[in-house]
Amino acid sequence: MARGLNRGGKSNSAGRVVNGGQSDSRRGALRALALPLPCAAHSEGCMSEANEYRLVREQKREALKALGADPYAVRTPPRQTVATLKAEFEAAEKSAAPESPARLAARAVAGRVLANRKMGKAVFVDVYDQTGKMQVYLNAKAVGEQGMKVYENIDLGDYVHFAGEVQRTRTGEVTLFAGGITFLTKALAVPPLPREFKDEQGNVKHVTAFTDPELRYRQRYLDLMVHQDVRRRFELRSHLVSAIRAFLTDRGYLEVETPMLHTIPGGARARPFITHHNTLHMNMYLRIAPELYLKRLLVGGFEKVFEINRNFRNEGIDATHNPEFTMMELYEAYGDYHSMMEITEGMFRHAARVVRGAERGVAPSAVADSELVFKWGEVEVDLGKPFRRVRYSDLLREHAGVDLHDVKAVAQKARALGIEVHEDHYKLADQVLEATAMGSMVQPTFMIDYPTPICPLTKSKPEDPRVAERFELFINGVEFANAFSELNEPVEQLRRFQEQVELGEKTKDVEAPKEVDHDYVHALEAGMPPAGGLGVGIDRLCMLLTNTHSIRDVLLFPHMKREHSDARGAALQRARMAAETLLEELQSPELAKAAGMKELAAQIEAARKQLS
RNA sequence: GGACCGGUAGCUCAAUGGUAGAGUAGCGGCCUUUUAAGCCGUGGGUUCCGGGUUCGAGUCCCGGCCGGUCCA
Repeated sequence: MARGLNRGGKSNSAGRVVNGGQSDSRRGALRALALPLPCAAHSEGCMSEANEYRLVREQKREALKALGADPYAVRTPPRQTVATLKAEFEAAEKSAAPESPARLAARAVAGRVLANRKMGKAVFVDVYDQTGKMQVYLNAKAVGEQGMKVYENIDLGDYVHFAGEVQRTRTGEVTLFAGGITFLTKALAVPPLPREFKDEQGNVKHVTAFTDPELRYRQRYLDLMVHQDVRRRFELRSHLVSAIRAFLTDRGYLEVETPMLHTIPGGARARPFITHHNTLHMNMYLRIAPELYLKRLLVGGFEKVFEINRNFRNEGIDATHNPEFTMMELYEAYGDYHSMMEITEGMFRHAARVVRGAERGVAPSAVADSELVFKWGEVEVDLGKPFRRVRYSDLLREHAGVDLHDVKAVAQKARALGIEVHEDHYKLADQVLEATAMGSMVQPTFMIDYPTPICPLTKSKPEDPRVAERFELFINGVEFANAFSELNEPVEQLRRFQEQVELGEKTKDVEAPKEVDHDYVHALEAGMPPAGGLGVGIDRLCMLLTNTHSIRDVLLFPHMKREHSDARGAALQRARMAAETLLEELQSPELAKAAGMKELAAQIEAARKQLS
């Protein structure tokens, strides 16, 4: 029996698992059960292993069935949440006479059992639902022999429903004294266990028994299960997104959804993910930005639109970058970068107020501007005060000592900083700025008036065409928002697109656009009103407001590499897929009947077979 | 991409190159108001993977995988 139970067919004997050498009734029962190779199904690719824990739980699952208790119940009897019950009980206590302690009859809770304290024939279990923890008291007298048998087959992690009455125990904890048990769900995997204990000062502390960051990201369900603070952080993220949505809809912005699948990636400088549409026989790209679609909507007559959704960028992964991330973009007809600064500041302050209000359990409107100081690592960020505004060229002069438009001086400074000097002057100036001035922007700072050549979608300033009406918002040196007076001049836009493509080809820049979006230019030809546009990184805003320092801490399921990757195997698979794609292309209506295609297809088919 | 750190029982962690351990969780026993319950007994290991050095490797060397931190 045991051989099949062990992953990979290794011969850990049955004795290893249940100690076959010694005999007592339970071990005998385990052996006698001759479990039907539960892990045969798990021998490949499944994380579940046939270990002692799992065997015990499977045995209890069978025991529950034998008792007539469904280990995976379909329906849950009526219940109250832990929070409601506790509130209700405390209210009842206030009105109760001192000589007769409060009690609530005919109540029930359902949740996950995460602690089990046996005290002779009395038992205390801790049941957790989304709102909190309820202690449940059990004894045979109250739940009966059958009830105790069900109880004996509860493991930590199982879901159980307890009905009974709420009272305080001798030690003062609000407790449900169970009169009935309904088993709901058996957990076959052992959960990591949450721990709480009182320190010397008597404060309740949570001990994190599940600390490996890798496991917490990969198995977020377990992280959430045992870490209340992590659950709270994601609740806060959800509130934050709702708050931004409400902030905008209150101001007349229409929430829209534009395509995730683009035929021409655009609106940002980034490498896209490439995918393929089978029946259309064409490549598509996961969007790197929604910008060009949202601005088409301004052409269509919507005057205020926004979208909160995912962008995908095929770039490196680190503490601040995930391949997919959430961006809020908004566009406003008749606006410009000044109105965008106003709305950005208002939105950040509103978001901060919502988070602070949630922390303190008060309405956002009750939070004063002076209370909007957020600790973010080493620094304290004040979102209550007006944001500083500083010109790009002034920052460069102040921190690098060079004039933005002075080609020689910028190159010289770049060299001094160890930056590789290249022909693209304004890009070089940008690199110099990044190397020198970022650290100066700790408190919220709008860096305004960028050099036009690095702003292909931005209107130039009327009084100085070398400078564009763009700003980025920095906090502690990190970019949070990017906005501009939108370029709406079709001929100029076309010229800039073409220039970008040409320069990209020349410099072999993988981030540069490969193709001009002529339809977007055509939209501008139809006339787009003067407009302001803004993008805000939602993940970063969450990091700031929850005092976290890795994007992975604000993403429920951050991207992780596969645990056991095989570089050679993966390359082989890619090659096979490429061959399959080629074959498919050769069978497309456009190529199928062309001369020599059949022979070519046969050769590729042979190659494909060789690869597998 | 570079540097550094890490991967050992379900979980948290030990272990001079020399029998892989502890706490907790599990299992069995005692205990009818405990709460990190307690007491007694007991099982549990692909030391991330693959090589090498060695009489002997969790430990040293090489390569790989995965992650973390800092830098670019």
